[in-house]
Amino acid sequence: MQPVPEIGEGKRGESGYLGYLMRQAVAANRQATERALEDLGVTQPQFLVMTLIHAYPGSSGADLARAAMLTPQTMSVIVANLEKAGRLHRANDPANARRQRLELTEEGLDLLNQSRERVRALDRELAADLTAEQEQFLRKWLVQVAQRHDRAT
Amino acid sequence: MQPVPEIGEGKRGESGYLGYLMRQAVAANRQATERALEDLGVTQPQFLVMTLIHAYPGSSGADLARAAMLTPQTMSVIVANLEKAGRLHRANDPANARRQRLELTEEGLDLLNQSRERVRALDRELAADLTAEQEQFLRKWLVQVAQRHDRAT
DNA sequence: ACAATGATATCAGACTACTGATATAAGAGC
DNA sequence: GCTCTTATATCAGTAGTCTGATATCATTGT
Repeated sequence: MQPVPEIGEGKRGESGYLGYLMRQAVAANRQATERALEDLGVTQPQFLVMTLIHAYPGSSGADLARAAMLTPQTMSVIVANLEKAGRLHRANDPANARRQRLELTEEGLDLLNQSRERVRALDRELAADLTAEQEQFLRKWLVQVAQRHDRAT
Repeated sequence: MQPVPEIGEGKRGESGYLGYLMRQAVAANRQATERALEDLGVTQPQFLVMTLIHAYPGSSGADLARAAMLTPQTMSVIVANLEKAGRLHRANDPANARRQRLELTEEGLDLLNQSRERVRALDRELAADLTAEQEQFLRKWLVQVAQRHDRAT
C-alpha cells in the first residue's frame, strides 16, 4: 500500500513538475538551514530579517516586508519575535511619528555574524558541483522566474 | 531611507545567495499558483495532497506525509481542511484499525482536474525559454539538492 | 503468551504566512 | 484649511509548518 516513490524517482525525480522540484529543493535547503541555526535559536526568516536590518539599518517594518516579499503583517510577527528575544529594538523616527526605525541590538548583531558563516557554508555547497557557466545560468534563470511572476502581480 | 533593491538588483539579483534566489523564485511561483487556484478555493498544499491521493488512493496520512516530505502532524492539518471542505473522506482499513484510507470524493476529483490544468500551464511557462539541455540540467540539479540534504537527515 | 518495538493518529504549542479590516499619520491637490 | 490618497502599524482569523508528547494498534522476538 506504500508505492510512494523516493526522492529522485518518478514524479519526484527529473520527470516531475518543475515547480514541484523547486519546492522540494527549497524545502530540503530550508531544513538544512534551520538545523544549522538550531542551537542559536534563530529561524530562517529571522536570519533573513536580521540580515536586512543590518544592511538597511533604520528600516521600517513596511520596508522590510517589501524587501523580503512578505506582507507587513507577517513581518510584524517576525519583528515582534526578534524584539521579544532582545535582538532588535524600535526607535522613533523624528520625521514620521508613524514609522518605527528598526535596529539590531549588540546581541542581534552577534547572532547574525555567527549565523551568517553557517548559512554561507551551506550556500557554497549548493554550487559545489557546478561549473562557473552552469552556476551563472542557474542564477539568471532563478532571477527570471522571480521577476516574471512579480511583474504579473 | 528605502534603498531596498528591486528583484533582480543587488543581493536580490544574480549576485545573491543561491538559497535566497531559490526561495525568491519559489515564493513567486507559489503566489502565481495560488492566484491561479484562488477561485477554486484550492491552496498549493491542498493541490499537492489531492494529487497524491489520486495517484495513490487509499494511502494513510503517514504515507502522504512521507511522500510530501511533511510531518504527519502537518499532513493531518491539510487532510482535515480537505475533509472539512468535502473533498476527501476517510475509510477504515480492514487490515489495520489504526490506519485510515484516504480517498477523494467526486467533488475532490473534479477540483483536482480543474486545478491540474492551470498548474500545468504555469509549469510549462517555467521552462518556456530553456533549451532541452538546459531544462535537463536544471531538473538534475534540483533533484540533487533535494537528495543531498535528505540523506543528511 | 507477553514484552518490546514500531507505526499511526492526534493533542498542544510555537512560528510563518496569508487576507481582510481598522486606525492613525503624512503628503497632494484643491 | 480640508479632503483624498497613500503609508504604516496593528488586530482578527485562517492555513501551513514545525517540535514534543500521548495513546493506541500491529508486529516481532523470545
